[in-house]
Amino acid sequence: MTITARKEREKEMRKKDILGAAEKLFFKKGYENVSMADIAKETELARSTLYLYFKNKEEIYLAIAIRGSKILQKMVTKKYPKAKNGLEKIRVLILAFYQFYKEYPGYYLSRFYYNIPFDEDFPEMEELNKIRVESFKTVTNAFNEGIKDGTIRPDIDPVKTSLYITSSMQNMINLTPTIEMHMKDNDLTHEELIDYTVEMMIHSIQNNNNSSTLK
Amino acid sequence: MTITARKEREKEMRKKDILGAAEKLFFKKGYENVSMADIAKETELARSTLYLYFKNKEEIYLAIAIRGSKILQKMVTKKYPKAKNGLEKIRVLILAFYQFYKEYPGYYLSRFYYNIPFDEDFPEMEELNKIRVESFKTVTNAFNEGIKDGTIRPDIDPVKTSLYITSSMQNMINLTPTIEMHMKDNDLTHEELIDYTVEMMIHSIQNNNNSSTLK
Amino acid sequence: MTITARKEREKEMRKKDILGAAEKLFFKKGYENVSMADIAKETELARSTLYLYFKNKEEIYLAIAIRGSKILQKMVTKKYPKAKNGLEKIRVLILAFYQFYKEYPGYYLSRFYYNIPFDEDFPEMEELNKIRVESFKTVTNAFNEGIKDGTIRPDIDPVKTSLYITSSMQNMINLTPTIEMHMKDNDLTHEELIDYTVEMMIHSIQNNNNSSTLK
Amino acid sequence: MTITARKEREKEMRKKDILGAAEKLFFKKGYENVSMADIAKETELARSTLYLYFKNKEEIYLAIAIRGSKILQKMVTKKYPKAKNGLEKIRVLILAFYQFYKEYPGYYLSRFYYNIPFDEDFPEMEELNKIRVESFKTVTNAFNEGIKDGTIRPDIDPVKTSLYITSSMQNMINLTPTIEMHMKDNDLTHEELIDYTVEMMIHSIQNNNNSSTLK
DNA sequence: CATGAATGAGCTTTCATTCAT
DNA sequence: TATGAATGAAAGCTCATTCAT
Repeated sequence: MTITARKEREKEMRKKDILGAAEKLFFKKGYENVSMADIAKETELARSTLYLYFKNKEEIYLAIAIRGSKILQKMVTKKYPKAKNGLEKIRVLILAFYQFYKEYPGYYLSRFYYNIPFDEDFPEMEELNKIRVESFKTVTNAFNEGIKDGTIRPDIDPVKTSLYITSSMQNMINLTPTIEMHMKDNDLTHEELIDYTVEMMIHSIQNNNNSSTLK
Repeated sequence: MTITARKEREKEMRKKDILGAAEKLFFKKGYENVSMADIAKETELARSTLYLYFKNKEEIYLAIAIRGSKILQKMVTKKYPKAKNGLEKIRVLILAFYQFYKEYPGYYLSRFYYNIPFDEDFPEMEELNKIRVESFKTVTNAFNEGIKDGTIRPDIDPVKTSLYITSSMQNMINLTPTIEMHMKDNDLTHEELIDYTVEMMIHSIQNNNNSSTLK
Repeated sequence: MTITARKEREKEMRKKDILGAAEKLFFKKGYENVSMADIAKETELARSTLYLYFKNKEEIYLAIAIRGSKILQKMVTKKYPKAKNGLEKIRVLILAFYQFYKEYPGYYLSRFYYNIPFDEDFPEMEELNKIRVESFKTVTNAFNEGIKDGTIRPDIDPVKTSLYITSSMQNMINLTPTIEMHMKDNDLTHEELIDYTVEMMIHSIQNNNNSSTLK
Repeated sequence: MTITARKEREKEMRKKDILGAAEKLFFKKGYENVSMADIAKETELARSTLYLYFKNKEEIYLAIAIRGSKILQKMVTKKYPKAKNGLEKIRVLILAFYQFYKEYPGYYLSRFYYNIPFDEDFPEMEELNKIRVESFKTVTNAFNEGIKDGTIRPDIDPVKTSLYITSSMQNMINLTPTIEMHMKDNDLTHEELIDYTVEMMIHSIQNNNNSSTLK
């Protein structure tokens, strides 16, 4: 029984190793530019061994995507209860995003979330989408709450703003080469830029005519 | 001399044809999922003929990127003179971006600007970068002007905000699949979302305590 | 000693299980389209366990071939004593073939006897051949007997006819796709066809001028 | 125009070369035991070059099967007119088969016609089947004619006998390893065996009570 | 100028077999 | 005895690129 458990754990470890290696490579070079051979070399396994743990390349990709989504979700739900009002919640959400990026930079330092053309619909795809939909609802709910409690500008559209915030965060983290170039040209660190973006975003949504704030 | 000139022009035409075809395909399917055979079929040329006009696939990619940057630059400089103050200029810039996207959607509706793993440093790369640097300076200058003339919040950082605005626009246009999914789930069109983003961005930079505006 | 014996028996049982599973699969899909993994799954053993009982895939194949030959041989020798003359014996042989096919259809409904590219000469191959040579002698002997006792046409060549009969039976049972197609096109069952073939074969060898028959 | 024609011919030649090589290998080792690399080596072309001439391995297989069927058909129709009655026609058909085997032994010296598991239905498959159906009709027609003109036993079934004859011929030519072994053990050549089979087959179908024959 | 033909390097995936436990 | 883990070799196929004509 214990032996089985240990083996199970070891197997899970190997899976994680492979995902870690694949992640690193996908993030650096993009899905189609990473071969199974590359992943094998990175993990110091044989090409064929990878197939003991994952059915194929797509499954590896999806496992990574799911892993990322789950980690992010966990980070959010952990900090969330401490937020007392809508704006606070949004701030927590943004910071969770930010923290996620800092602890698992790969998920955002790549164009990982882009367009992988999958022929078949994988069952994993559904799971992934469920997680994402749920995460998104959390954001919209926070906006609605903020409007009600007066901490967020009442003239914003919760859904659109959620999209705007989410997209901006994702992309402020996941820079295009062009933006990266400008950043370097102007001696800015990525962190400075992100901090600034968070400020700008908060500024654009908070309610300045809020009587409770003024008082 | 005239003959040479004509030939030159014809050659230039062919190059444009090829770039047009490649552009269309790259935008639709992504760089690595487009083969030279695909481009050849689209142009109705032989695969090998493409190599008379471009050294290799990467060169085609770079030519397209340069072309896009030039078009965008032209659009900006055309509308720019009409803007009377800093904020106006920023608005013009944002709208130029937007118009560019609408007229040449491919440049943004694809992961075009991302992650092409080029081994060697291409000479074209430099040209491309020059154009981009110049474009970026235009934006920062507009911010500086806006701060001086009081149309833009004085507490913003021109460089950082330029990056924020540029990046946000780029990415609001070039959505990740996740964002796209949420958009569909909430019955929003891409255009609605972009319009909203533009509004939000303007709102976050304009100077509300501006006496000239108040009058 | 008893323990060893039991173990031996158990080992023999396992071998049979494996052969049974392999047989079923080989017959259904053909030797090269069956993987060791398939056999393992069918037997509910681990892939590697198969190698405890058989040196490799080829050995499994040969064991099955030998088993089949032995079964056929047993069937023949069982019915054989009842036949009173040469023609009767041939009829018994043909029917034994037929019965074998019906009870162990796989041995013939597959391309089992064909084209396995074995590099090395296996010791099992010899055993297999011995059995087959012996079986064949039985057939030739029956023909010789039939010629002597006047039940079979005296102008036939016993060896050649043995080959003709054996080959025809084998192949009438193991149809080519083409023949199968024609069969379906003409609404014939496989059984009807075999019955007819048996008749035709008997007709082509029996002695019609046989005085003993006439009387 | 002439140049195009020559190129066309050369291309056709190459195709034939490839088919020839593939044929030889398929016949010797069986479809699944021949790799594209094998064919490439045989033709002294690069592996990838094969794909310029055939879409994939299956297409090569089908091309060979069609080629064989067409050659056989041509052989039959060439000799056919000379046959004056039904039995003669059958004899011509059998001999055409025989000649085909001698001139293009590969088509029969292998289990070429057996079970290749194709996933998709190839358009070529239809063509192949049409040819085969037509060929088969020729045989049945000859039997019907023979029954009418009294040269063939009236108590035979034309369709079943056609199948019996066709199958026997195919298989007498395309021996199983077992039969081949017996042949060698008894110092018989393949040709002797075939000759004998033809005789036996003719004997089993001809009408011995035929008055026209008796006269 | 244009092209058809050819190719080498690379891809994902399968599978018989070995080995430490 | 039994097995899970691992792997090397090979398979079918794609594709950017070169070259003779």
